[in-house]
Amino acid sequence: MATIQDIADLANVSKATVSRVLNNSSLVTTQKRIAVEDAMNELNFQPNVMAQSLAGGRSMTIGVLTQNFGSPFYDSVSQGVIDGLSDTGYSPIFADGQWKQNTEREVIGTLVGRKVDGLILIGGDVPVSKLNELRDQLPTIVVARELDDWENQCIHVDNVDAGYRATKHLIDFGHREIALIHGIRNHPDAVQRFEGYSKALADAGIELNSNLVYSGDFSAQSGVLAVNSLLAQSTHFSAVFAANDMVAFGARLALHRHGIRVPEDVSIIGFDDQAEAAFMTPPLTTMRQPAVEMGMASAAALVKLIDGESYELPRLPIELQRRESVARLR
Amino acid sequence: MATIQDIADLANVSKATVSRVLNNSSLVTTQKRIAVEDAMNELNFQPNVMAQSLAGGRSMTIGVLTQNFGSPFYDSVSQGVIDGLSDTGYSPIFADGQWKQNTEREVIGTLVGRKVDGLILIGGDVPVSKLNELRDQLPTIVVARELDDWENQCIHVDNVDAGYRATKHLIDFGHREIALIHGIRNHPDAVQRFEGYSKALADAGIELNSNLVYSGDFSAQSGVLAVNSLLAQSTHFSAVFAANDMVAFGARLALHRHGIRVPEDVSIIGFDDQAEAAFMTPPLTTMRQPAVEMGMASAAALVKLIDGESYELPRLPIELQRRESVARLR
DNA sequence: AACCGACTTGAAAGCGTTTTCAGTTACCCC
DNA sequence: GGGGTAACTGAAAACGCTTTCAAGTCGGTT
Repeated sequence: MATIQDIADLANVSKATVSRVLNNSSLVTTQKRIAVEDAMNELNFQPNVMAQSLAGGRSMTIGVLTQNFGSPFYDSVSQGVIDGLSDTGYSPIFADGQWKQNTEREVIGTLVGRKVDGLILIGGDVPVSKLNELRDQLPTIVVARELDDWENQCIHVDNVDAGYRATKHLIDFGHREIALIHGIRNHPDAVQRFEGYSKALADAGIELNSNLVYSGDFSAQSGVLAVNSLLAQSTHFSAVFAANDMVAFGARLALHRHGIRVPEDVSIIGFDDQAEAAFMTPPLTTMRQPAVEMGMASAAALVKLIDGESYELPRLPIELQRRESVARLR
Repeated sequence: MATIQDIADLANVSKATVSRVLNNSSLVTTQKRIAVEDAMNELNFQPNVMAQSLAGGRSMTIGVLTQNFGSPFYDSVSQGVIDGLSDTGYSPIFADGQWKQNTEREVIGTLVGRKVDGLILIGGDVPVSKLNELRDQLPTIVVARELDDWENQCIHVDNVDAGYRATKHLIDFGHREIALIHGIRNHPDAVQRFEGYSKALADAGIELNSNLVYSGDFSAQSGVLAVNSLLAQSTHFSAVFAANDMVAFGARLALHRHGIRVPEDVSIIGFDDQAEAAFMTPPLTTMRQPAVEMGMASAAALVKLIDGESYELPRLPIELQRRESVARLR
């Protein structure tokens, strides 16, 4: 592996000059610049990022903390981060916080130890106080989590409003007995969506029936369990608001097993709009989260933040994606 | 940020000793060891990985080349890699080759520049000659790609056999008019599955009808397009072998749109067994690829390879996952 | 002809670790 | 008590790069 010294020798200049053309940090005569570039090509030179980082302070890597690899929403955000970082010279390095404070604390530690130039935190439970410390130490952007006092380093989305609108959509279609399959108990997204649900019901003058709200964990399996329980007890319902699309898939299947038609007998609305949702039978009406866009936006913002440039965070809406799993109540 | 020197001062020892307890590379008296450990805790010491890498040669980082972030199979393999690497001290760093030779070449370059200790290559098109070079330079494991002469650094799966068995399953259930929705034209997995399909047909004495094979690109949309075309031309078919589960979802929806029942009228078999497959209506019969396991195995193997220990690569089978989308032809 | 400023350039000092090499110590044995 | 050995320890040299600082070059001025 060629080093800066090798190419300096070959080009008959000093290491310093090589470094200068590498970063074009200051003027170098065209003649030497070309000699250096030729030498680099000839030796197939790849700067050692570790050494650069040690000497210069920048590692050109971004630490990304995500939650539960394999869950569609967080994966999409991560994907957006990757996209957004390509062609910036920065590479992302991922760690999984698993929605556990301790794990998160730990992996953030290893990220910091790797001297990342910036941090993107997707979701998670890290207490705000720790976050505030972190932000003083390192450019940080938080995604998919609402934080007071972080206006400009926080990309999130209004889950209570979205929960409200999802429920409202059902109500507008004549439904009044709307089951809610809750996500993980204390998960902020889940509780906010539930809050929106409650509010929409209240605004429509419908009393919240606790027999219609089932707890789950964002998995498809929890969707089938919930529907089975709902059906076993005999509270009638004409619509289901699922915590996310996976839950909706499970619910839809359970309904199918009982010979209940969607949307003729029961309507379903999901949340996320993951790729498969459009191909459910029937295609799933769902609240589309701009996951990839959030990731891209956070990457773009972080790069600006690191470079000390100004930037503006986009306002990303959650949009109702109307498809065919919701029908007017007859 | 505390350095090794700070803690050396605090503990009244030399940097060398601190380094020794850090790596417990040689004996240190308990007394000093404790002093050092206390100092580390007190100053909340995090070794600078960059410096370690530069000095010691190991970066504790693994480069992972994947293809098209967002595609279920590759994502699952990646996830397996992450899982398999946790608790090993190594962190993965991802790059997307996008199934393009140039991109792959380029990103492998940046990975190497980051001084990764090893490489996991998932799929991809890099020519074998280049791969052979790479392997001399760096511990490398290739996943999901079949390579001669790489027996012990290559984890793959028998796609032609799986294609054969999928088709055979349909044939065993009485189907003889079996449509095949092909994956991306020259994608090795796709052509191998097609090869298995052809062979199964031949073995059963069924002539391959080219009107029944449709080209696609592994996307759900290509599944609906294929079914629509199939239906438009009037070649009859009683079963569909989809390039992967996404394609199967698309095909299933298209059939539904035409009022064709699955599996009563047409059977569908998919490939991958992604999470959503079990919740399709009806649940999708599919060839389960051990994607996560492949990722985990490759991570485990790579760590051994780096450490110069011996290891054995597991033989991972593709298994028929029988569910309800395939029925006996009546 | 001496001088000045604007450009270029190279030497050398780090950056935070690991690792080699040469001591020190302490201990055991004859 | 001297000598040999084993167990520890510290100084210093890398690792490959960036950056500061001083020096050199050149053309144009006065």
